[in-house]
Amino acid sequence: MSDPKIFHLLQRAHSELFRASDLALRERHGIGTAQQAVLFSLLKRDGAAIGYLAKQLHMGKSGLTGLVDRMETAGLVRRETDPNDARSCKVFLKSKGRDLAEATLPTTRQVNATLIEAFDRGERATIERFLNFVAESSEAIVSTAVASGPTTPEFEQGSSER
Amino acid sequence: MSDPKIFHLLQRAHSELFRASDLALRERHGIGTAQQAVLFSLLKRDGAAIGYLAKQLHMGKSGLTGLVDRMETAGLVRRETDPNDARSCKVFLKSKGRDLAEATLPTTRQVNATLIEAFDRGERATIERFLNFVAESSEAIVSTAVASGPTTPEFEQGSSER
DNA sequence: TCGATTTAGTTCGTATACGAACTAAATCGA
DNA sequence: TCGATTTAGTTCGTATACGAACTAAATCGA
Repeated sequence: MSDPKIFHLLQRAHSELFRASDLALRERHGIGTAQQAVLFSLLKRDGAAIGYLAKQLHMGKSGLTGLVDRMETAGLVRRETDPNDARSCKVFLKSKGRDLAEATLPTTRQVNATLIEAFDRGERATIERFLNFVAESSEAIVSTAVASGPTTPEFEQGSSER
Repeated sequence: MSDPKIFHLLQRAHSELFRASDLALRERHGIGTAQQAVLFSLLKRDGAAIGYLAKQLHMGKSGLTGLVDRMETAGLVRRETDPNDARSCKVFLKSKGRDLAEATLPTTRQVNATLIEAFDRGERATIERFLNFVAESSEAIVSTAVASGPTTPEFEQGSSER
């Protein structure tokens, strides 16, 4: 408790918000925030390729595969091979998926709005700047910290047992 | 991009930071941030019960079961039935786990420090206040938003197919 | 033109985390 | 005291997400 531990605060804020959102979404609509995020991406660009979605959502393509699989099974989207490039497959909203995206959008917007309404313009700017900074700098910061690490760069296994 | 979407910013900041940390930790020490968090908790209170750890880490007990299973297999900790209550089991650090916790602590501290060093005292206070607010209010905010939701409280399934 | 390289997605194995249902032990109460 | 209730963890099924390895298609280049 002595030091603030941004790491832990961020983890906690994220997990509480996503737990609550996932729970509410799943209960009402049978999807989680991950699938909702895919739907929102498709609302902006229907027929986006897996790779494009992966970039938009900042996750690996292999994660998208399973996500889209489940969404296809649930009848929310369909895959279609790109006629110009048979390696690529595009993902299209089915009407059920579009309805779900549009139906959940207002609630998500309201949650977003409520989360920051207690903070004034300047505070919001700070918060956004911080979150963007973390997103963009984490990799470099972790690498640097590890490199300049505990002065003993190579201890693979610890000591004995028990 | 028109609205800031705190939800998305938070998701992104969290996932980038945890991806980087997990990767670095796993590569060097074979554990992820989740197991590291358990080790840190045990450093403060060795022999903590599963339920206590779950509370500290803000997660369900069922999540802890698997986490501790893997850590036990890896030789980091051991379970011991509470002699005063046979339902409860306490988790103790083994020396390998303690070494790992102590070895990774400085790097984690440095990452934490670097993440906020570009922000002044007032900004840090704002950021911390925001993250704590999200952690504590998410459940209520999501519930309220869902309740006052899209004026159509009951549409379980969307419309047709394709 | 045709083999080498690059690119798009998928498969596989693993870790994480949830809630519901369950087991076993402790405690409560008439 | 002994059945009902509560509590601590585990099991189970599911969703999410990663990276490495892989497949198949497109493109590059001598």
